[in-house]
Amino acid sequence: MAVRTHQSQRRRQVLTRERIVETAVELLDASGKDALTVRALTGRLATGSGAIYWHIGNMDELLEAAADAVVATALARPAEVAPQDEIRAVALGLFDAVAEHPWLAAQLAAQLIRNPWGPVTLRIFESVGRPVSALGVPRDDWFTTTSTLVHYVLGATAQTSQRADGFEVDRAEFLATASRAWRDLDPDDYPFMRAIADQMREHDDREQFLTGVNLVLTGIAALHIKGD
Amino acid sequence: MAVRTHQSQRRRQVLTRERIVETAVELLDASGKDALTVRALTGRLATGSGAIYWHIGNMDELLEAAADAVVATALARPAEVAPQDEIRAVALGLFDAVAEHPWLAAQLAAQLIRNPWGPVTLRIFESVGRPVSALGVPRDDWFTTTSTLVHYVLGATAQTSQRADGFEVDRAEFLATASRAWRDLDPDDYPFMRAIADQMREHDDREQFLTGVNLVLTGIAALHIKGD
DNA sequence: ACCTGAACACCGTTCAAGT
DNA sequence: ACCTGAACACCGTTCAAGT
Repeated sequence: MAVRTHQSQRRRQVLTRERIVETAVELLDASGKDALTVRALTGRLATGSGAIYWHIGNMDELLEAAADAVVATALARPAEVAPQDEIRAVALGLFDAVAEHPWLAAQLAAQLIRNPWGPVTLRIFESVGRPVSALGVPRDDWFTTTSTLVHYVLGATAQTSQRADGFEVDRAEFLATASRAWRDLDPDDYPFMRAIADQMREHDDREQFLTGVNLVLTGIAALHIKGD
Repeated sequence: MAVRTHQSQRRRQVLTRERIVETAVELLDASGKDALTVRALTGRLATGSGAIYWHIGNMDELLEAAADAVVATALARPAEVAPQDEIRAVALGLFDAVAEHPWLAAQLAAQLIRNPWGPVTLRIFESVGRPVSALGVPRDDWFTTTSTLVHYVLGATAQTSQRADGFEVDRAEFLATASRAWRDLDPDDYPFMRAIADQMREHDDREQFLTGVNLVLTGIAALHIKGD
């Protein structure tokens, strides 16, 4: 024990891939994507740029690993009760993870686009697909049904990822400003946006997100679950 | 007339914001996002960097304008027949625009995240929301219903934006490879992905996209349209 | 008003050299 | 095997200077 402690004190901390990813997440959480630079990493880790590149291939790979680490944590949960509740829990898990890590939304989108079946996407599909298959949906519809749910969840989390961090006051102000802006749009070009300006002012992102999940679940039940 | 031609020949082409945006779209279409640099623009337009910055604020603004131009074209259509068909047409319009302009997916995502109610998002919401309101959905549900549709469409177009440009052969190969990879996943960690590996090999992106739109439309009908 | 283009302050990444 | 850190080849953006 004493020896172990002594050793780790002497060598301080070994530079590992994990420690780099961890530090990357810290930098991203603290100051956003632009703050994650190789130079910032070498500063925090008291090392040189070559050391970083010894452990990770490049910046994209590091961002991918950071996103995967956060998503894995967000989705690591015991199997839930009813499949529908499990789906809602997974969806909210992602929604809240993106709220806590604002950089995550852009990173999820980037990976979905660049590498549509990379580890992060796979993880999300698996987490949503498992309860979908327990829902009574015919096997042939598992892929399409799960895709629809996942795509909705990712689209929705993207748009609502920048909710005013912290103050509910800011949030209300933001909604009121947007609502007013929609009222002032050209009636010929934007009749619909003007019509929903009031709903914009009063809506709650998280609640609306769940309503959307339920809407998709209703569609799934109506289309695929017999005798419902 | 002759004078006009003469003038435009003499001054060649005036540098305008539109011409810069146009050239930006050309560069993006030809070689992707990394190819759009201020230096590439000055080369093509035979001008200096300061001239670019005289007309546009910065690179982000240029990307936003490029996306808006492409989306505006993709969504500019006469009012369609039945609302459901109109919704499908708008969705496919975006889907195909992203297929034609692969850089657009990432740009739409970036703007959705950075500026959730910017001009592009507004345009898309309006195009989807108008037929939604004609669908018989109660007014109070217009915002939520339209959001669900739009979020699904954006999530789905993002993941399927990188379909092998050109050759269907490549596409089949890509699907087969992914399908095989899923088969080889850890059975404990990824039972669902393994179960749908066959569906992956045989699915068609565009068809699956439309199936998803129909699923959401079914949910809307079941929840909000009385006597259906 | 509109444009030029050198200069500035950054990047990610590489690589000879060290241990 | 693992790390150092100077050097390279890029970026976006600014700004004094021109017309």
